Amino acid sequence: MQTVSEENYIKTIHHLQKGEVLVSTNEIADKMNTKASSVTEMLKRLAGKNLADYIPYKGTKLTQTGVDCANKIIRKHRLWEVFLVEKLNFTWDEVHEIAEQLEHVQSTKLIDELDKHLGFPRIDPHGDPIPDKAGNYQEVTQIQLSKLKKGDRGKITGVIDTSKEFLKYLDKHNVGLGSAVEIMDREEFDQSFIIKTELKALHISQHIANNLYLKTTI
Amino acid sequence: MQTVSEENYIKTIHHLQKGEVLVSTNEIADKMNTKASSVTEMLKRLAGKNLADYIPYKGTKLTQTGVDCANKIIRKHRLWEVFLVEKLNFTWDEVHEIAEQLEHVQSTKLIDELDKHLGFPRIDPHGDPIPDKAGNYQEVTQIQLSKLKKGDRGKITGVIDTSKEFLKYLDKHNVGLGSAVEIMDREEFDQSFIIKTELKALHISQHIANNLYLKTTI
DNA sequence: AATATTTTTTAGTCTTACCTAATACTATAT
DNA sequence: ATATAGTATTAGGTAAGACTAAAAAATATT
Ligand SMILES: [Mn+2]
Ligand SMILES: [Mn+2]
Ligand SMILES: [Mn+2]
Ligand SMILES: [Mn+2]
Repeated sequence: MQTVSEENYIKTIHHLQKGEVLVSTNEIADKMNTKASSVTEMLKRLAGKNLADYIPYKGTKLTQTGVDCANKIIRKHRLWEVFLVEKLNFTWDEVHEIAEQLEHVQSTKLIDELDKHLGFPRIDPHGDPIPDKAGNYQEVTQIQLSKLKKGDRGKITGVIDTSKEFLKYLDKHNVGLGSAVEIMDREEFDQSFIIKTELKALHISQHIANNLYLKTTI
Repeated sequence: MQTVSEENYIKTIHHLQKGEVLVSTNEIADKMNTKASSVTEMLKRLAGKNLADYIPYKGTKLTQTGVDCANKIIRKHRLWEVFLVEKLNFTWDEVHEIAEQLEHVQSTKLIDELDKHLGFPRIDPHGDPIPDKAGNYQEVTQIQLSKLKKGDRGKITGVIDTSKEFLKYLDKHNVGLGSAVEIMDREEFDQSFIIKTELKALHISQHIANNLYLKTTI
């Protein structure tokens, strides 16, 4: 059994892990708004519990047990987010903080019954896939808006940044999951885009383009 | 804002408080399966935060702020219990432990929306009243079965002990909230009772009679 | 009133999880 | 090859929340 703090570290390491490259101490510290020395300590603890492999001065990587644990937490987090939006009238920008707390509640039956109650959803309110009971999920084939060229079209399938500010910005411009968009122009000098949404043309910065996932349509 | 541990102490003190009498350190320690020395320390902390009045060697009592806090936690605990039974197919003996965790999730909107989602229930699966948004609730006029005399009748409205073991015992004999019972006989030498339930006659110990609440019918 | 028992507090440790400051290691640039 | 910058670890603290053992206060008993 892991503490809440251990679970939060595991989740962060999992999110930072790309392929086989080790995750660095500073990356974790930055993401968690904590200090590198605190991270070092926790990495030793996680390694001691066989949840992570930790090579001093090199970095860390979750073990299989660690990955399984991360998937369980992510499953809980995302199912609770669906619950909040579908059953309790929350908007997609309000659910993250509460799910951060609910994801640590321990009960397998609770989460499996919740899954059933929600009709076994496969994506959360931000377009992220929900692992099933066994920890499996299909990676959605989506692409960052910033990778597209003039004339490309698609539907928004997810967001990377799930902060209140970003989601409220999207709401303000009537852009959300499922919105159809077309790349009208791309400013090379600042990597910004002009996109056509259902209602209007919208000028979006590189930062925003990086945080939107689309599935392209031909 | 209180820590989870502080909240658990507040809830315990509230449950032990009868009238104006101070709650003793040992009572709290017993109820929480902790040591008296740990309780003393926490009482100082709670007093420092103005959640309890603490008189060394005499005992403690929640302040009004403490009582309000207790009612909020109890409201959350009981609403989650209703949710688990009504929406997620849990039985009344399974919900307590999970509600012990869920009661600490912080979000006023969450709990008010949950209340609405459940149709503003006034009692939880064990017959205990649920405080409303303002912290008010009607005390149910109920009496312990052990206080009744031969010939009295009533309906079960609540249980005091909410342990798995006790609730499963009741289930086994088809006794639950709303069950009609009649006192057939009372053994003075061991304070046990023979009661008539919907299905059969049942011999119950003093301990069980103490843990059942009834509303009598004429 | 004096003694014994029970209750409660204090003193001293431990673990988790954080911090700052100092040190050590790695990578880069001269 | 050495100095330097950047990254990571160690050393030493703090606070919450638990514990055991010892001391003190409140009750109960003779
Ligand atoms: Mn979290
Ligand atoms: Mn999400
Ligand atoms: Mn609790
Ligand atoms: Mn209950």
